[in-house]
Amino acid sequence: MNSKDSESFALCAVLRGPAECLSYRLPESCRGLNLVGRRVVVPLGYREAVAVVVAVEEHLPAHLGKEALKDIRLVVDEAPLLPEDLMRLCQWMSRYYFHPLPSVLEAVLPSSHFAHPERYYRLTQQGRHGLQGVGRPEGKSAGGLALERAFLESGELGPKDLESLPKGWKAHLKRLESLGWISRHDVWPSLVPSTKTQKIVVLRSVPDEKRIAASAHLRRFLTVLRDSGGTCPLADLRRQVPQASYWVRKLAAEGAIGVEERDILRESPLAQDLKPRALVTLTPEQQAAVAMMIEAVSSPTFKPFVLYGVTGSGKTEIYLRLIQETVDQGRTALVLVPEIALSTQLEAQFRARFGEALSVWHSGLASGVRDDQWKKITSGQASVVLGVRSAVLSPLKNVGLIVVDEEHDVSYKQDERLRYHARDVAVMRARIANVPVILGSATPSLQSFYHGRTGRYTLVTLRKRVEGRPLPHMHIVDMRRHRGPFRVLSPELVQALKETFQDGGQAMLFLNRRGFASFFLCRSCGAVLQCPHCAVSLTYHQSLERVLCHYCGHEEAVPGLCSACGKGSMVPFGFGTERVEEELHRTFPQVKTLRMDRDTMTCASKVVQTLEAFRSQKAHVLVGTQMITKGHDFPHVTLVGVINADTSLQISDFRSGETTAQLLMQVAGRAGRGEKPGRVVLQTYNPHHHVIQAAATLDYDHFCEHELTSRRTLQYPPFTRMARVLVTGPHGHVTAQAAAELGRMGRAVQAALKAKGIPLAILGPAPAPIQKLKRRYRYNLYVKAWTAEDLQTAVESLLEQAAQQAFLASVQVTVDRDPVSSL
DNA sequence: AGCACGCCGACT
DNA sequence: GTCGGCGTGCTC
Ligand SMILES: [Zn+2]
Ligand SMILES: [Zn+2]
Repeated sequence: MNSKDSESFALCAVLRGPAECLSYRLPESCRGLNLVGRRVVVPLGYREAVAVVVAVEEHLPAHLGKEALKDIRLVVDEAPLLPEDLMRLCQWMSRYYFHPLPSVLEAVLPSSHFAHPERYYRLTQQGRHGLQGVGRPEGKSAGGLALERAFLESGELGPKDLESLPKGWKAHLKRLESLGWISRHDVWPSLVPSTKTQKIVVLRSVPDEKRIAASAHLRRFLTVLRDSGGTCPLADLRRQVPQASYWVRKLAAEGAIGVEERDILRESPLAQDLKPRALVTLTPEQQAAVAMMIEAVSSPTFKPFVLYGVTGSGKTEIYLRLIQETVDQGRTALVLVPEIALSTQLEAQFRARFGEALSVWHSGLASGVRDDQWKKITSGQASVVLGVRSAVLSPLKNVGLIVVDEEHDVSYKQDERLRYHARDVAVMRARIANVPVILGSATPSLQSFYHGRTGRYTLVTLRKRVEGRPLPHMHIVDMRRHRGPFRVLSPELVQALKETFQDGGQAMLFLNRRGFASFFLCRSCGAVLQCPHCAVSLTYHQSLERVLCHYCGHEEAVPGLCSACGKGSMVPFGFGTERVEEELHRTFPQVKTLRMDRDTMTCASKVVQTLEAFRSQKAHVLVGTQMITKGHDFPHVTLVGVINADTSLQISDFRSGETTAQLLMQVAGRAGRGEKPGRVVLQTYNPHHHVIQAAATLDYDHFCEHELTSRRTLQYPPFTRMARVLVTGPHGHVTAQAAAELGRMGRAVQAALKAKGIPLAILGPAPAPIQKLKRRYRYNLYVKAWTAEDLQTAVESLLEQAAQQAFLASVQVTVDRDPVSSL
């Protein structure tokens, strides 16, 4: 074998590049290095790009000749940026969710790790002669002339210089480049995020007694320094000690203290100041639950648990014990929560338990904090990661346990780009790492409930509330009997509120619609005011005195006359949280209210503030959307009102029963204080609907059994596997035709698989429930199979055929596997 | 994704 | 003739 044969090639996922992985030659210097999981800079067409090495192979793919290969230009990382099991997870996601690997990696890496290069143009020798020689002012735009002048002046121009030129420079730049008068240079920004440093004062020796006695400031200086263990950030000293700068200079010169520059890791600011609850001893039931799971944690193997425990049954404490065991054994733990801003109590408990070893990860992190937390995780300084959906992709090494809290929560599903479900990805990550995974919920997803029942997952049940709190009383209010403002707050609910206030209790009112009125209707012709970009009605927001689209953000002035007929006046219909709050003020003028929805909660800290304010009884009522149903416990809430229990039931989706039941039971879990049972008032127009009835009995098991029976009859998940193929395009008829074509292909695939004995069902295509969104028309096609592998085969062959059909290039085809929403 | 190339209508 | 917008095809 000669030396040429021993060459090896790197298969690279090029970021901000094509969907397929490309092969590159390894430069001499990289022989023998394990490049997998590291970033490299590679040439790509006329430019350079950052790529992640996916594999190093001895043999080229058959379709490529050696001559076709280019060299890797630069190896960016000294060690793998992504641990091996995370690379495998990414590859699994790419295949499972039918999404290009480079794009999956873009979701994993903080964007600072694949920043855009800056493009500079330099005047060449030839160019200088050219520009000085011929002055042809005629036929050149202002931009072109300015460009030439700028080049003659400075010789090199960057993005900022170019942007400041008047219009017309772009085309001229191209021309100068093709003439060879200027040359292009791409400059990469630092692909390793910079660290923030802090000056730290370190106490080396104590100055003599006399001087200490002589200066109060020095005494204070030394006290503060000693209190913080002999090392203290300079900034803190400056804040706490007068004349600190003088004493730092003086003592440093004498060698009594040292001033050191240290790297600091910026942290999430949310729950830093919250007091955690005291440690509790486990109830016998909790102990039993820990006992069931501890073995899989101590000597890790892949084992999924469903921790099914009613609200207040103390799941958190169980997580903490098992995580502690994991950390004690030198492994790391990954904990997922639906929304970190709603989990500050949990965060405070974790912070108290794990201190510096905790890394908090959520979407609201500033980029600097995000980079630092990434570094904290990759460098092994974090042994516990607590975060939202995307934290399932955090680069933890040596994972020993994964916890998904409130696993039924739909916020684990990402409904754009890479459409993954963090719970399912967590289970796969656990499988790859061969460690246990705990799915915790008071209302497990039907899927997990089912797996728990069949034994595929181990079911661990907590039936008792820790403080022995009784279940709330449930009242169903038949709203069909009420009119006018009583359709917002029924007399029954008003009465319950009155009694609650008299008892000094607090109430929560839940309505999953924000704004004041849901839509505007023309009194004369019946037209509904719609968003110009989407097929949805515009919502009236009183505080803004505007109507807005909740899907694309479009807003406009409140309509006067109908634009359809030109004569009718537009009147508001339906109501949202804003109206509920107003009705509340009208009925109870003295009562203080807080409102929590996307309109009032503009940032994460507002959420934390509002929740704290309500917990400390600064208001009597909390009105809100989805947000108020999650996580929190409010010890003084004795009444929960569900303003419209039907809203999520109306969505025509096989999952609507499940999500409604979960929602109602989660809300119900908020009510109750001490031994006093809480009250829950469900306002509904379908008082006899089985989901409402099930919620009223608070028997989730029974609901699930019922629901599973009907899913089995209708052959819906978890008995089958589904993928939604979403076709979108800017033109209605083209999109419709493309969807129809895709439907025909789907049926061809169905026929082909049937011949192999593989059953498949194709449903649709049909216009999506929201037919137009952000100026794009939308159609759904559903592919149903009886096993995950059959679904894989079917969708793969469908996509393969679609890629060959040129006509389908004019639309966008995305696959949403295990869809949660049909919108 | 980002880039080049080619084609076309709008504008000096 | 010049400029920019858009559709098409390619990147190891
Ligand atoms: Zn009208
Ligand atoms: Zn819209």
